[in-house]
Amino acid sequence: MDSKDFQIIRELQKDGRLSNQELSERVNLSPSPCLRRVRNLEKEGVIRGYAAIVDEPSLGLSVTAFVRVTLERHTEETTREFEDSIRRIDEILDCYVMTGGSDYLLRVIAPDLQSYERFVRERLHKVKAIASIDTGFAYGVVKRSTLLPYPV
Amino acid sequence: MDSKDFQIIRELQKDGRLSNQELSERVNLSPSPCLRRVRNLEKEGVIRGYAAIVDEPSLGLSVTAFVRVTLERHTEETTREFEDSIRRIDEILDCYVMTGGSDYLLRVIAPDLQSYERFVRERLHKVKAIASIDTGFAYGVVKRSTLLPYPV
DNA sequence: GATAATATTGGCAGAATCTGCCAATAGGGG
DNA sequence: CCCCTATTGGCAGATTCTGCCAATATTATC
Repeated sequence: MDSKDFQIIRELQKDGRLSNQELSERVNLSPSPCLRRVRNLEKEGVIRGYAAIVDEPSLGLSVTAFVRVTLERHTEETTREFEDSIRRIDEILDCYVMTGGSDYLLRVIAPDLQSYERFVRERLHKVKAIASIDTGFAYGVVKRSTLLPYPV
Repeated sequence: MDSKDFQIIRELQKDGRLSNQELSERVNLSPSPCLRRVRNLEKEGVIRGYAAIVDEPSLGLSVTAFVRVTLERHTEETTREFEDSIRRIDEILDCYVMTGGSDYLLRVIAPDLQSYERFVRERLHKVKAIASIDTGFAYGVVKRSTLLPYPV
């Protein structure tokens, strides 16, 4: 992976629907090697996919919550079961394993506070082995970027 | 916005590079009305853009940190200044305003712990009006989804 | 329930883009 | 300096895009 690849990655992070033609001009290549590089980055898993970035409020999703979860036990099986459950719940968009007592941090999206309450009662509390949850709500977004730092 | 629009949004969240042809087949439309709907969703700001999803470790970015920030003062000017600074720092990918004492939650990406330390000392601590910061590291990813819930 | 007004659709065609192949070029090692 | 390998640019057939128009579906009004 050389600097051309980084440039390509950078441009596609900024606009994932760039035509190969336009992309090739921006990184100073002709279309065919450019396309070959893109395909390669996809094949190698450097580019994991492409997604439309959607405005949540426009879809009536105005609540973003961050939820800290701690587990009762940390056996391999409990953990696996917990993580499988998380992956199956659509309202949970992201889930990270955090340092400090094997917690998880979830990012959850819901239409409103009421729906979020229901999500916690009907979905999250049904997940086995959860010891405690602690919700914080986001009531504003300052920044959301898809452009990773450093490799210029 | 009707159910066809929701379907389109759904498909483009799953694959942002879908050709209009393929997309139109998936949502049972012919290409031209399909494209018109997509353009409209873009114009209305429902679709805010498209992005390549990149594997961070492949770019040598293996540290994800969540940082809680509290401000010393909460005047309009302090807040604005703080938020502007945040937006200018590349390592900070996301920044949410959180409930409970006007905190912020940042998601930060760095190559390693050392770089993260340097980021905190050289960048974050230079931002005015920060009273305290509290970092939690993600050492695993269970789930990351670009597909918003509900509107089936 | 019929009719008119409006919005949305499907098809078409010229323009643009994609994409696999091949010869030419650039870069590295002996 | 030459050879070997990797990468590039150009080409061409196939595909896709995209704006326009007539046809169809939807909605409002009476």
